[in-house]
Amino acid sequence: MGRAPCCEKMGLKRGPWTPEEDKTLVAHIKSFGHGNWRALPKQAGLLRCGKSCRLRWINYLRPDIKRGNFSDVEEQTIIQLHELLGNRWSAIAARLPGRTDNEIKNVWHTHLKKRLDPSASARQEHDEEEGQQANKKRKPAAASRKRKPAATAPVSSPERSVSTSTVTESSMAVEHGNSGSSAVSVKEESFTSASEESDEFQIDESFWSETLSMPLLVSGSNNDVVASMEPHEAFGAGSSSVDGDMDYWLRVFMEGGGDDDVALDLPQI
DNA sequence: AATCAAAGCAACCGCCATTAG
DNA sequence: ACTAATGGCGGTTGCTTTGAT
Repeated sequence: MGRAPCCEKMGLKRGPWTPEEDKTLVAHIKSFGHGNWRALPKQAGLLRCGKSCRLRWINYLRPDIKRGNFSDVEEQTIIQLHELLGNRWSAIAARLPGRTDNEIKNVWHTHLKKRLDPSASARQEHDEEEGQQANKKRKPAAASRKRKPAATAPVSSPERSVSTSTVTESSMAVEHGNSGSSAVSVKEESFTSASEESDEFQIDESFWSETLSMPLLVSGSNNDVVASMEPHEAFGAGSSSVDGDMDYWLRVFMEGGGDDDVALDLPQI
């Protein structure tokens, strides 16, 4: 019987979002939340499918998104988490406040993968060249061309009042929580992170340094220990489920730091 | 100044898991 | 218990920007 398509393609707009669309979406979610993505575009008067709206919100319009270049510490975090979790970008993103799975995925594929294993990426490119000659994109392994950061905002970039790396625990919990389906909570909390609340969670270099150092202190060694562990090695033999493994590592993160404040401020999963 | 290849990133696609009826 | 609807995720595509020539 096959499931219905995500949205009827007829008449629905695709491609880059315009500032007007962004404004409409933000205003609608601000007022009504996003309890039902499928119904949202119709209610908001957007000619988009719900999936597109959701993606735009999650990856770009959410007020707690942290934009701009990834710091070295963040990149190291991604590398280590990737060692542990593999391509589970959403799980990795859950541990990087303000970063989206899409963004992390992009960073991984454009920077980190090559950096970690240039020879492998070169091999892959070779394979790809043989496999799909039509592909127009070629990337020399040694290439290290850096694009100018974020000054080049996309056409559809909204004006972002929240460019700081501040985020509230509550909003992060909502956005990354597994239980989902809390439109009301989202409605109430999503936009508070941008406001001037006193208990905002300030993320800076020291936070990342402390966070990263936590499991390493526990393991009694340096970053390489964790980073070099195979997932099956890192995960305890007793824990069979992936979630249990993730919980384990989160616990290590939490317990590893002597600073309670930092531990408490870690994003909820 | 013009052209072209590569990098970067937003957005789409298709599948799977979960939930509601 | 079954089916359809919905949400969410990872993989991939393709457009825009950038830097080299």
